[in-house]
Amino acid sequence: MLHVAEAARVSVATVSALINGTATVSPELSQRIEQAIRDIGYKRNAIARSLKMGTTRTIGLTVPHITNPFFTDVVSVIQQAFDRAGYAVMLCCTDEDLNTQDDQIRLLLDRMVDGLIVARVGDGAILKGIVDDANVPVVLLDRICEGVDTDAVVLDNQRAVFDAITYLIDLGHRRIGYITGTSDISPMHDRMAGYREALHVAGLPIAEELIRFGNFHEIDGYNATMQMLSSHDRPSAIFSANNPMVIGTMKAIRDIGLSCPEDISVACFDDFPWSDVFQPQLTTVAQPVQAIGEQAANLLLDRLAGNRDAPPRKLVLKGRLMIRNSCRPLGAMAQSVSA
Amino acid sequence: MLHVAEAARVSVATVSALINGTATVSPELSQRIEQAIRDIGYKRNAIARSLKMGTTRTIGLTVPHITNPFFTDVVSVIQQAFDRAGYAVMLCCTDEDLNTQDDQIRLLLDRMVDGLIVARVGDGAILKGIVDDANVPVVLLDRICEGVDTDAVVLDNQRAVFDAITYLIDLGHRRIGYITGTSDISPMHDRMAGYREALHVAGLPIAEELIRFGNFHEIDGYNATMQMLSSHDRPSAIFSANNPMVIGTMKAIRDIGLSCPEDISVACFDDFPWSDVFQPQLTTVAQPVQAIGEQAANLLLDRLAGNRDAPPRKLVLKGRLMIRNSCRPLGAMAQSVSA
DNA sequence: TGACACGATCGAAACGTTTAGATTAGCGTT
DNA sequence: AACGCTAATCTAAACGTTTCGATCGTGTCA
Repeated sequence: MLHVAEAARVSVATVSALINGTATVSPELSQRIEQAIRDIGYKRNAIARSLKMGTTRTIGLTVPHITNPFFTDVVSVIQQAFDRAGYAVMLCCTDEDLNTQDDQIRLLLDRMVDGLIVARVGDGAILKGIVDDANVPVVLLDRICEGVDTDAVVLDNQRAVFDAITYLIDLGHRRIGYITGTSDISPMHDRMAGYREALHVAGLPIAEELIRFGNFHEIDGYNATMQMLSSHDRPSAIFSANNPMVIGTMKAIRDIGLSCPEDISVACFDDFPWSDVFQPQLTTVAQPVQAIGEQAANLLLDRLAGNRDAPPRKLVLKGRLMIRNSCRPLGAMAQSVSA
Repeated sequence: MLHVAEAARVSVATVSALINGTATVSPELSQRIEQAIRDIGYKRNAIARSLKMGTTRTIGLTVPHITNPFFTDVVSVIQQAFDRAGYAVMLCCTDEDLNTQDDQIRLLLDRMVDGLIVARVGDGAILKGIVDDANVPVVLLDRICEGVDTDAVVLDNQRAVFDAITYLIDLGHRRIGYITGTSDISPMHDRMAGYREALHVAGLPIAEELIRFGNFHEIDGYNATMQMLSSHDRPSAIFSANNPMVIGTMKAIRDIGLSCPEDISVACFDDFPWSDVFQPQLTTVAQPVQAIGEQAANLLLDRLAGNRDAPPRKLVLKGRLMIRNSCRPLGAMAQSVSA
């Protein structure tokens, strides 16, 4: 900018005024300045600007896995929203690891992001500390956090799983396996509650050996399914509370020589873009990814626009059961259907 | 830092020296300073640091679509690599749009990223201009760019498609539909060349009506497939040169009442994590996503480490044909197989 | 004609670091 | 005792912006 000012024979203040439109500058000088900018190929240094202005027009976004289609979609929507608003997005994948998450959030805060969208991992205590310290607005995504009073957008997980399990029960299933991630994060906790509630409402016992915990990865779903299917009294249906894990479930079913839905019914959380093209077409709980991403972005953009003091807002969206052909009717139901 | 210096009754220079270890500071002062840092909860301002140092320890990464599993995987690998190296990653999705891409690259350069990894879109001319202007190292990913002399990591696309088409020909297919993205980017161009070469080597004619262009999206694959299958002389196999478009192909096959592989064989570029679980199990050309991501990251990290003047390096990796059950033998082949 | 307001422009401080070079203190040598 | 050397510390400039308040013409009005 100094060079531009010199070339145009004006002060840097005038150049700044013209660029930002913060003061009127005469047509004559305007032209000289614009010419100089073109000649020199001047680009405003956003770092210096950030330092002075105290704002970077950059937000941080952390998700556990970017390869999980649910997060992929949400990230994509969020990215578009901030792009439109002239913000850059720094993306971090925490890989479901608490320490990684802490490091990355600190990294983001060091870089003075103006705001944060966090699909958190593990225990919320450290996150709470970080959030309290940093005085940037934070929006929790997908996973809320006890004791952290901030904006959030989540799904009604309990209801969604309740509906799915009830659907399986209505089909005649009595022994329904349930594969979940570690329950220290809210969605896993709530989904489990939905499972238990559905069985309870239907008057069915809860068999603890049918509930398996994994760490969100395909291999975890594989192992859990293997264990369940190897037992003498195997379930007739399996619900996987997480998207990558259901791939593991399907592989285990294949490897053990069974098939879906003939031998075992499968349903899972999170929809796939290709669910209705390949066989079996998985019955899933679809999350409104577009809405989730947009709402999260809007909540944060609203704070960034200056609305700092409004009380925390928590948006709860509804999932939708996408019934396809991966679950078959059993017993009486099966007869009435085939009759 | 000023506050810390005051609280510890030292100068800011000493605080800086201690934090960065750039000079020895006595145990006594060290302790006072560390205490003050803790008391005040001081965090170094990375923006001010960047301004002074001329480096942000942040890189920019642009991809056409983050929802395409190929890019998802590569992004994930790259992110991990830079995370380990202490860099942040700014991710942008250009949505296959040239203007968006230009805007985003400019946005990244404005923010003084230290380097850039670009899976480019459209014509390379503007990109070339931008890259020449900005004096940051650039690594091209997946798509090279005529006239832009910079590091790159790409697949041997021609060979990969040649192998896939030759496989179809060996199965007895003679009319093989080919669905591709716009051929102004190198992979699409090279893949097309592989298609033509395979037909040529086999002595088969090239039927231009069997070659369809789309814009990389599912809907484009759908439309292209619909057109091909509605013709009186439809192909017996279809190869889709892009991952999302093959979903459209499968949907079209379903909607038109045909099935794969019985009525029509399908193969495509890019592997899916779930390809061998659902039916039909797609035969695909798998890219070594891990290697691609790592190599791209390494090339850039090497430049960032100071190796600026080395000549541009271009890495060409090999694809791998993953043969599954979505393509069936035809004619004589089919008889010999069933015999 | 003098006072005044107003619009255009500029000078300089500030944002929070890093760092070159100056200063100081302590210590061994001659 | 004077000197030089080293280690520890400090002062102040610099990075490239924004912005407050000052300055300077110029035209308007009493």
